[in-house]
Amino acid sequence: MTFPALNVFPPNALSTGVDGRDEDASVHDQVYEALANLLIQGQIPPGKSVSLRTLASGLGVSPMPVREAVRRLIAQKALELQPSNKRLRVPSLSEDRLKQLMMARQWVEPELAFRAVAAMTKDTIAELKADDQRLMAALGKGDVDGYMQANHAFHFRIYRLAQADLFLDMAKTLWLQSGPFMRVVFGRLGTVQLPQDHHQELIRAFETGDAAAVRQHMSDDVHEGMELMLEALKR
Amino acid sequence: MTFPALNVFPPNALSTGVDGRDEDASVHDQVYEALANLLIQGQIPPGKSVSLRTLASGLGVSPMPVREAVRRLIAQKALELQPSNKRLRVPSLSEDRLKQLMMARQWVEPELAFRAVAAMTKDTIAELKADDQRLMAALGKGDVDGYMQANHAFHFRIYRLAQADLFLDMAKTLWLQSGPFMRVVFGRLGTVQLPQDHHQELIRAFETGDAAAVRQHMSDDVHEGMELMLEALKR
DNA sequence: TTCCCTAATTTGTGATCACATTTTCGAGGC
DNA sequence: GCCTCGAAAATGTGATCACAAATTAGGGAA
Repeated sequence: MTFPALNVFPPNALSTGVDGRDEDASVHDQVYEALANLLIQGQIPPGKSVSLRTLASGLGVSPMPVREAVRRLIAQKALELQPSNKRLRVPSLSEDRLKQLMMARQWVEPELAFRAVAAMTKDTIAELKADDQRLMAALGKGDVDGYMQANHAFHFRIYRLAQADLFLDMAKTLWLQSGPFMRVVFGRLGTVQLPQDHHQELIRAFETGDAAAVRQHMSDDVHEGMELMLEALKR
Repeated sequence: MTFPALNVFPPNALSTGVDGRDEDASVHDQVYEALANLLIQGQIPPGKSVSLRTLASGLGVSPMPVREAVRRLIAQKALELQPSNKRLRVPSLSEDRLKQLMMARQWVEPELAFRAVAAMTKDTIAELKADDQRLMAALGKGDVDGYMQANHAFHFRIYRLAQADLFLDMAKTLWLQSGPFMRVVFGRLGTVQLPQDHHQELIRAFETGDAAAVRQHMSDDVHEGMELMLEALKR
């Protein structure tokens, strides 16, 4: 198994009080965030079956809040109930579905980037550069997980600026669905031939405030990444 | 209150066995369908607060399956938990959010219609004509609810044909979010000045297999309806 | 009548139990 | 060694209970 064991959650997968900043959030929200992070970064492979009680004991909570978090993830198609078993698993992607994912991402994410231009600040640009450096460093070390995480941080740091909640939610849902498969593909390709991302051009376009260029570069970035996945799926 | 009382569900809001065709579906799925229908047809006004136990007793089930159905609807932004109260209600739409809804619907629904062209049959066209006749009849009688229902049936009869699950889910989510507000606006306008829908042109384009025209007419139809809502919101 | 304070009710959340179905796994037979 | 069968374990679903927080209702004082 090329994936980290699922049953080992980080010691504080749920923020536990003082140090955690979400101590007032409900348990099922925290469980949701924990699971969503795992999925979006591809830490759970497609087809992998999970179970309420296993997750619950792994997180140190009762099955109840896990049920609610899982129900939410099912609604986002980030998890599915097998029709035969009614058992829980991470969905696999058909070529058809992947193409729809690609089209949707290529519609919503350039739009989000476009809207982020107006709200972009020097500080955020600095943070984006830091994200990109972490990304390059991960590439250098062959650290696929690090790449996934830095790439996610980079993109959503931009999207959050757009102040377009509906579009942001759509993007989250789409990433939740593509994360597991993306991780498999990128893990198989190795970090050497990972996408020539357009983050540099993107940052430059943000610096000059060229909204049209931002939109175009984001479109290219998404397109290139998804194209890799599509080729991998066909083979 | 211009809306039907929420607490009166139709005698068999949940299909109960022999006559119901979903007798094998889980209870929370049936509850979800019942609630989703109410919302998509605008039977629950924006801002209306609902409660798990009220819904549960109204449907004759325990609160448990209602919780799961509601959690799913919250994930789709068809319901929300007020941050202060943590109480459940139907969300209201800001102008900003409505614009995003409009953009998203105008992207996904023409695409769905476009894809439906290849799968369109004589039978389905006949059903579409029947839907449209029900719609016109409702308009004539001033029956806003009938209009909402026929319009929904017409559109999703098309979308289901597209065989694009992801896009179909996106459309459902968007309708769930716009339903309650749409009902308010159309109820206020009265059926006399309801949108000049483009259903006739749409049907004709389907009959001739003109996919480009289908896409255009669907775009116009969505645009016109949403434009009415936008104007109403600004006032 | 109007205002305010208290008690009763209602609410969402989490835990626990019960149950039918499915999967897992090991003993026994070939 | 390989297969088969049956008991044990695990799984999703639904119901019920407990609890803290919030809302509502009602009665008494001005």
